[in-house]
Amino acid sequence: MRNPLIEIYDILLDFFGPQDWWPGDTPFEVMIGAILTQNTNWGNVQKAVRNLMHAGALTPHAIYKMENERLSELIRPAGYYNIKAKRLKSFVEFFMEKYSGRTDKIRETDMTSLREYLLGVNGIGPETADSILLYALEKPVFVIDTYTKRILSRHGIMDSSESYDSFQELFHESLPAKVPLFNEYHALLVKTGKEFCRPKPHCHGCPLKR
DNA sequence: GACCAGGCACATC
DNA sequence: GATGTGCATGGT
Repeated sequence: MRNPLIEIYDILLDFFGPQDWWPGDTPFEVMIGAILTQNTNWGNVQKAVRNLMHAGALTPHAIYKMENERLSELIRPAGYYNIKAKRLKSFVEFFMEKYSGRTDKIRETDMTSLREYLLGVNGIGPETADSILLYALEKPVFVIDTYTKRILSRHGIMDSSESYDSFQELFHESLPAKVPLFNEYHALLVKTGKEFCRPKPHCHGCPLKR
Protein backbone atom coordinates (compact mmCIF):
# COMPACT_ATOMS: atom_id res chain seq x y z
CA MET A 1 0.00 0.00 0.00
CA ARG A 2 1.07 3.50 -0.79
CA ASN A 3 2.32 5.90 1.85
CA PRO A 4 -0.87 7.29 3.42
CA LEU A 5 0.69 10.67 4.26
CA ILE A 6 1.66 11.22 0.64
CA GLU A 7 -1.82 10.22 -0.47
CA ILE A 8 -3.37 12.71 1.92
CA TYR A 9 -1.04 15.46 0.74
CA ASP A 10 -1.90 14.87 -2.90
CA ILE A 11 -5.62 14.92 -2.16
CA LEU A 12 -5.46 18.11 -0.11
CA LEU A 13 -3.25 19.99 -2.57
CA ASP A 14 -5.55 19.00 -5.41
CA PHE A 15 -8.65 20.05 -3.45
CA PHE A 16 -7.53 23.31 -1.86
CA GLY A 17 -4.58 24.39 -4.02
CA PRO A 18 -1.40 26.02 -2.66
CA GLN A 19 -1.95 28.02 0.53
CA ASP A 20 0.88 30.59 0.40
CA TRP A 21 0.95 30.40 4.16
CA TRP A 22 2.36 32.41 7.02
CA PRO A 23 3.39 35.44 5.09
CA GLY A 24 5.33 38.05 7.03
CA ASP A 25 7.41 40.89 5.75
CA THR A 26 10.47 39.67 7.65
CA PRO A 27 11.63 36.48 9.35
CA PHE A 28 11.46 38.32 12.69
CA GLU A 29 7.81 39.15 12.12
CA VAL A 30 7.17 35.45 11.49
CA MET A 31 8.94 34.52 14.75
CA ILE A 32 6.83 37.00 16.71
CA GLY A 33 3.70 35.69 15.01
CA ALA A 34 4.60 32.14 16.00
CA ILE A 35 4.47 33.13 19.68
CA LEU A 36 1.42 35.37 19.41
CA THR A 37 -0.67 32.72 17.67
CA GLN A 38 -0.45 30.21 20.53
CA ASN A 39 -4.02 28.97 21.00
CA THR A 40 -5.23 32.11 19.26
CA ASN A 41 -7.09 33.05 16.09
CA TRP A 42 -4.74 34.38 13.39
CA GLY A 43 -6.89 37.46 12.76
CA ASN A 44 -6.29 38.62 16.32
CA VAL A 45 -2.57 38.04 15.87
CA GLN A 46 -2.53 40.29 12.83
CA LYS A 47 -4.07 43.11 14.85
CA ALA A 48 -1.36 42.77 17.44
CA VAL A 49 1.34 42.70 14.77
CA ARG A 50 -0.13 45.84 13.20
CA ASN A 51 0.01 47.59 16.56
CA LEU A 52 3.65 46.64 16.91
CA MET A 53 4.37 47.88 13.41
CA HIS A 54 2.73 51.26 14.01
CA ALA A 55 4.74 51.57 17.20
CA GLY A 56 7.92 50.86 15.26
CA ALA A 57 8.38 47.78 17.42
CA LEU A 58 8.86 45.04 14.85
CA THR A 59 12.57 44.78 15.53
CA PRO A 60 14.43 42.70 18.12
CA HIS A 61 16.07 45.83 19.52
CA ALA A 62 12.79 47.71 20.02
CA ILE A 63 11.11 44.85 21.88
CA TYR A 64 14.26 44.19 23.89
CA LYS A 65 14.16 47.72 25.28
CA MET A 66 10.41 48.04 25.72
CA GLU A 67 8.65 47.97 29.10
CA ASN A 68 6.56 44.85 29.61
CA GLU A 69 3.51 46.94 30.37
CA ARG A 70 3.68 48.81 27.08
CA LEU A 71 4.37 45.61 25.15
CA SER A 72 1.39 43.83 26.64
CA GLU A 73 -0.85 46.78 25.79
CA LEU A 74 0.26 46.70 22.14
CA ILE A 75 -0.36 42.97 21.76
CA ARG A 76 -3.63 43.02 23.71
CA PRO A 77 -5.82 41.89 20.75
CA ALA A 78 -3.92 38.59 20.56
CA GLY A 79 -5.17 37.51 23.98
CA TYR A 80 -3.15 36.18 26.94
CA TYR A 81 -1.36 39.50 26.58
CA ASN A 82 0.45 39.51 29.93
CA ILE A 83 1.95 36.06 29.53
CA LYS A 84 2.69 36.60 25.83
CA ALA A 85 4.53 39.84 26.58
CA LYS A 86 6.82 37.86 28.88
CA ARG A 87 7.24 35.16 26.26
CA LEU A 88 8.14 37.67 23.55
CA LYS A 89 10.64 39.21 25.92
CA SER A 90 12.18 35.84 26.77
CA PHE A 91 12.57 34.99 23.11
CA VAL A 92 13.98 38.39 22.15
CA GLU A 93 16.46 38.28 25.03
CA PHE A 94 17.67 34.92 23.75
CA PHE A 95 17.82 36.19 20.16
CA MET A 96 19.67 39.39 21.08
CA GLU A 97 22.11 37.90 23.55
CA LYS A 98 23.06 34.84 21.51
CA TYR A 99 22.75 36.14 17.93
CA SER A 100 22.66 39.95 18.30
CA GLY A 101 19.12 39.84 16.90
CA ARG A 102 20.50 38.90 13.48
CA THR A 103 18.59 36.48 11.27
CA ASP A 104 21.67 35.51 9.29
CA LYS A 105 23.45 34.51 12.51
CA ILE A 106 20.64 32.39 13.92
CA ARG A 107 20.15 30.77 10.52
CA GLU A 108 23.75 29.52 10.53
CA THR A 109 23.15 27.35 13.60
CA ASP A 110 22.50 23.70 12.89
CA MET A 111 18.88 22.72 13.16
CA THR A 112 19.11 20.18 15.98
CA SER A 113 21.07 22.44 18.33
CA LEU A 114 18.88 25.42 17.56
CA ARG A 115 15.73 23.45 18.32
CA GLU A 116 17.16 22.56 21.71
CA TYR A 117 18.02 26.20 22.41
CA LEU A 118 14.54 27.35 21.43
CA LEU A 119 12.88 24.75 23.65
CA GLY A 120 14.95 26.12 26.50
CA VAL A 121 13.33 29.55 26.17
CA ASN A 122 10.42 30.09 28.54
CA GLY A 123 7.18 30.16 26.55
CA ILE A 124 8.49 28.26 23.53
CA GLY A 125 7.25 24.70 23.25
CA PRO A 126 7.64 22.21 20.40
CA GLU A 127 5.08 23.71 18.03
CA THR A 128 6.32 27.28 18.41
CA ALA A 129 9.94 26.17 18.07
CA ASP A 130 9.21 24.19 14.92
CA SER A 131 7.12 27.03 13.44
CA ILE A 132 10.06 29.38 13.90
CA LEU A 133 12.48 26.84 12.43
CA LEU A 134 10.34 26.05 9.38
CA TYR A 135 8.54 29.27 8.54
CA ALA A 136 11.05 31.91 9.64
CA LEU A 137 14.38 30.11 9.25
CA GLU A 138 13.54 27.61 6.49
CA LYS A 139 14.76 24.51 8.30
CA PRO A 140 13.13 21.20 7.30
CA VAL A 141 11.12 20.30 10.42
CA PHE A 142 7.46 19.32 10.30
CA VAL A 143 5.13 21.37 12.51
CA ILE A 144 2.55 19.38 14.47
CA ASP A 145 -0.52 21.18 15.75
CA THR A 146 -3.92 20.21 17.17
CA TYR A 147 -5.44 19.97 13.69
CA THR A 148 -2.69 17.64 12.53
CA LYS A 149 -3.23 15.33 15.48
CA ARG A 150 -7.00 15.45 15.11
CA ILE A 151 -7.00 14.71 11.39
CA LEU A 152 -4.56 11.81 11.64
CA SER A 153 -6.32 10.26 14.62
CA ARG A 154 -9.80 10.57 13.09
CA HIS A 155 -8.52 8.76 10.03
CA GLY A 156 -6.99 5.95 12.09
CA ILE A 157 -3.39 6.75 11.16
CA MET A 158 -2.12 7.47 14.67
CA ASP A 159 -3.75 7.62 18.10
CA SER A 160 -4.32 11.13 19.45
CA SER A 161 -2.70 10.18 22.75
CA GLU A 162 0.68 9.78 21.05
CA SER A 163 3.29 12.44 21.77
CA TYR A 164 4.21 15.46 19.66
CA ASP A 165 7.51 13.78 18.80
CA SER A 166 5.82 10.58 17.68
CA PHE A 167 3.60 12.47 15.26
CA GLN A 168 6.59 14.40 13.98
CA GLU A 169 8.62 11.23 13.49
CA LEU A 170 5.87 9.77 11.33
CA PHE A 171 6.01 12.76 9.00
CA HIS A 172 9.79 12.76 8.93
CA GLU A 173 9.88 9.05 8.09
CA SER A 174 7.20 9.32 5.44
CA LEU A 175 8.26 12.40 3.51
CA PRO A 176 11.39 13.84 1.89
CA ALA A 177 12.81 16.57 4.15
CA LYS A 178 12.01 19.53 1.93
CA VAL A 179 11.08 22.95 3.31
CA PRO A 180 8.49 23.84 0.63
CA LEU A 181 6.76 20.48 1.11
CA PHE A 182 6.65 20.70 4.92
CA ASN A 183 5.45 24.30 4.69
CA GLU A 184 2.66 23.55 2.24
CA TYR A 185 1.56 20.32 3.90
CA HIS A 186 1.17 21.85 7.35
CA ALA A 187 -0.78 24.77 5.87
CA LEU A 188 -3.10 22.35 4.07
CA LEU A 189 -3.73 20.43 7.29
CA VAL A 190 -4.71 23.63 9.09
CA LYS A 191 -6.99 24.59 6.20
CA THR A 192 -8.63 21.16 6.35
CA GLY A 193 -8.96 21.44 10.11
CA LYS A 194 -10.67 24.81 9.92
CA GLU A 195 -13.07 23.71 7.22
CA PHE A 196 -13.94 20.16 8.22
CA CYS A 197 -12.09 18.77 11.23
CA ARG A 198 -12.98 21.01 14.13
CA PRO A 199 -13.87 19.60 17.55
CA LYS A 200 -17.44 19.29 16.28
CA PRO A 201 -16.67 17.90 12.83
CA HIS A 202 -18.68 18.82 9.75
CA CYS A 203 -17.23 16.20 7.48
CA HIS A 204 -19.67 16.63 4.60
CA GLY A 205 -17.62 17.60 1.60
CA CYS A 206 -14.25 16.81 3.14
CA PRO A 207 -11.89 15.44 0.48
CA LEU A 208 -10.46 12.92 2.96
CA LYS A 209 -13.01 10.14 3.07
CA ARG A 210 -13.50 8.47 6.44
C1' DG B 1 -24.45 33.19 25.13
C1' DA B 2 -21.65 29.22 23.90
C1' DC B 3 -17.96 27.74 21.32
C1' DC B 4 -13.52 28.13 19.44
C1' DA B 5 -8.74 29.68 18.06
C1' DG B 6 -2.12 27.71 13.94
C1' DG B 7 0.01 26.26 23.12
C1' DC B 8 2.58 26.44 27.13
C1' DA B 9 3.99 26.32 32.04
C1' DC B 10 3.12 24.78 36.33
C1' DA B 11 0.86 22.14 40.17
C1' DT B 12 -0.58 17.90 41.78
C1' DC B 13 -1.33 13.01 42.13
C1' DG C 1 3.95 9.95 32.98
C1' DA C 2 -0.78 11.45 32.96
C1' DT C 3 -4.17 14.87 34.06
C1' DG C 4 -6.04 19.54 35.37
C1' DT C 5 -5.87 24.55 35.34
C1' DG C 6 -4.84 29.51 34.27
C1' DC C 7 -4.03 32.57 30.72
C1' DA C 8 -7.90 36.45 27.46
C1' DT C 9 -9.29 38.66 23.18
C1' DG C 10 -12.49 38.72 19.34
C1' DG C 11 -15.09 36.23 15.46
C1' DT C 12 -18.95 33.05 14.31
